[in-house]
Amino acid sequence: MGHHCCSKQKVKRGLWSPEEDEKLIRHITTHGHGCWSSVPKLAGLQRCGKSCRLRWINYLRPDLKRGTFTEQEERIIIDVHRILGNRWAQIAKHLPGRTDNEVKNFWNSCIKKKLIAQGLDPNTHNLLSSSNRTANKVLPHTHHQQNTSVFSITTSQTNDMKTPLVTLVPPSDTNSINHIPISLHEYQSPSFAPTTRNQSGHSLMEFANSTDHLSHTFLMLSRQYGTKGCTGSETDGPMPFGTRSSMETTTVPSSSMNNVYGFGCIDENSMWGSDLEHFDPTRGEMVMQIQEQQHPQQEKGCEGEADKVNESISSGQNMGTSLMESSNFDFEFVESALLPCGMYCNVNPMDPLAWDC
DNA sequence: AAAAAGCACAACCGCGATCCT
DNA sequence: AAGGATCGCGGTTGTGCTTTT
Repeated sequence: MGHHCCSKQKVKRGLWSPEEDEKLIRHITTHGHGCWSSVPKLAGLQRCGKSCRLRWINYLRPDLKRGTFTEQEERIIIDVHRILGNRWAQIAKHLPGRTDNEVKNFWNSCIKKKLIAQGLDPNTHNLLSSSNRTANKVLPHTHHQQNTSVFSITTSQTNDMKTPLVTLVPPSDTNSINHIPISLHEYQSPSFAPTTRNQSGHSLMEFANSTDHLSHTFLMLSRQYGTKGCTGSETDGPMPFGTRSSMETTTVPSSSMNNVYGFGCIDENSMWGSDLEHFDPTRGEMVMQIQEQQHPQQEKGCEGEADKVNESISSGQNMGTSLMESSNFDFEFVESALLPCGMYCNVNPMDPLAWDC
């Protein structure tokens, strides 16, 4: 049985021979692919157009990197997967020269197992059962692990107190930081603004302190990127910061981090439990190396409102879900914020094969 | 040495989105 | 506006190589 697009033709299936590859390469490099359904005929191949397209995109394209994934690439995949879930094509866009298929295979064959070995659920990036966590804690590298996430984040307050800037910083290259200002106003698009307001009509963004702003930003990135089936519970979706539902927790000492993948594996007791009470905010160390410029007055003034929000959340209001379901927020916004800045290095924004889709 | 199991990766399939007529 | 063609994506299967028994 062939594809519906070529069911009338007699097509070859299975592995491609070097001769077939050569024909396809020669045709596309001289004529371009144009309409894929016409490629097999024009190139003299007994294949369907869909198969030709796949072969070209996944294997023959000249800009493909091939070879084993680097540690940096691995971290990028994990970090982006935390936000996007199984959106392999989107993840692959962050890895020039890599295809979605390649990323997907690497994830399934390698990363998934590593995460499980670390006691992490590869789907949610949250911790697995408590027994796994206990085992994980005794690993030699569990404490004082350097945050190796590709992201570092700083926030700063603009004149407009409602608009802290979130800056994503590539690791270990502080001389060439590409600051990515993400105005939280960007997220307050009319399409989802109503769902971010509490009963008193205040936008959550407006009364959160800047730490909470940041938490919310990534909560929203997580939500708005549309993790399938994300309901806001701690096991349901990739959640940056390990944020359980909203602002209830945003600060975590880096010493509570315990895996090589940066901010994924977090001691849950530290994350959600009493350890938070002992966290020294002056260290400014958070899951993603957050440094903040706090405004004490504003922060104090926000507490009451924040409590209201927590109250509404704890009373069963699932903000994440409501955002997911009601928002038309375009997650491509995030792409546009991240990609042109070359935050993952080696990115050529002009490369149509790398970035066009 | 041979069979079985495990693994990585290439390729296929089905479906939704988009384009075109 | 409707319907068919095409594209692009994610999940799944197939294939061949390596390791284990």
